[in-house]
Amino acid sequence: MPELPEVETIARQLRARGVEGRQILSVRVEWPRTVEPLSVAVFCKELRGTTIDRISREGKWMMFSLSSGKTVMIHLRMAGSFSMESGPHDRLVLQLSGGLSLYYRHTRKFRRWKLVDDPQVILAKLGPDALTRRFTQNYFCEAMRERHRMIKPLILDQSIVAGLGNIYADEALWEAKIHPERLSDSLGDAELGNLFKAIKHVLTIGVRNRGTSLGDGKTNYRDVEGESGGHREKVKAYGRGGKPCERCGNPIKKIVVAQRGTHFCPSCQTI
DNA sequence: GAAGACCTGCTA
DNA sequence: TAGCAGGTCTTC
Repeated sequence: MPELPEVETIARQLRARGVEGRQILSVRVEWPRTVEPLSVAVFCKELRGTTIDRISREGKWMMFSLSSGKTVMIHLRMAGSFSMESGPHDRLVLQLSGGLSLYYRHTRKFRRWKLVDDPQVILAKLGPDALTRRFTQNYFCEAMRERHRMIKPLILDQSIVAGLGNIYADEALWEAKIHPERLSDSLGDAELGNLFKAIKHVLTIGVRNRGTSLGDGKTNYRDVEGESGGHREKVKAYGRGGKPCERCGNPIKKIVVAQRGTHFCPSCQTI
């Protein structure tokens, strides 16, 4: 679920709720495999008594910089979320100073809380974050041209550009009118330029709308305030199989590309 | 590349 | 009841 805009929304809300600057009084791990690579006991001991100095984000990773010098790296995977109130599927709870509790929630138990000395060990494997200045059009075009792969799996590859997931990849390709199975080195300058701009655009709009949530079931994305994100009505391709393309009226088609459900307009996005 | 693993819960 | 889900990882 959470891609760059959802993680950014959650990070901003945690800051707004005043999580930065608070001390961690206690840690409760409800699903032990949430934590790695340390044992739960060591993990809790390392966190207890430290202060969360800063909350930041890079790609889909969220980082809590601790006063101990270590960093908690959190990846929300498919269904992770945070809340200030307890609820079903809480996997890890931080009791913070000032009477605040922070609940990490994940229906599917896809774990990922890492305590590291240096976040670069993980971040160095990522390409530039899609919404930073380090992600430039030149870099993007070069990266696409020097490979010979289908464009969709390539823009989902976090080692090339960090932040896109399945929803925003489909949205960016729809916006740039590029078929998801086009080979990366077959794309011209204009097409790559359009795709670059579309990636920045769909993610920026996603952040502005505080993320995307599809449907309204309990497993969908929720931000820290329990809201489902305002981007749902803005989605043009993802999850719209069979529905008319907003640009040309022909039905959006759903196919599978590199094992991921993929939605596109066969008449706007030609091979 | 592709397929399986990690998991639960919703939908068809 | 089977299939599918916003994401990585590992192993062919």
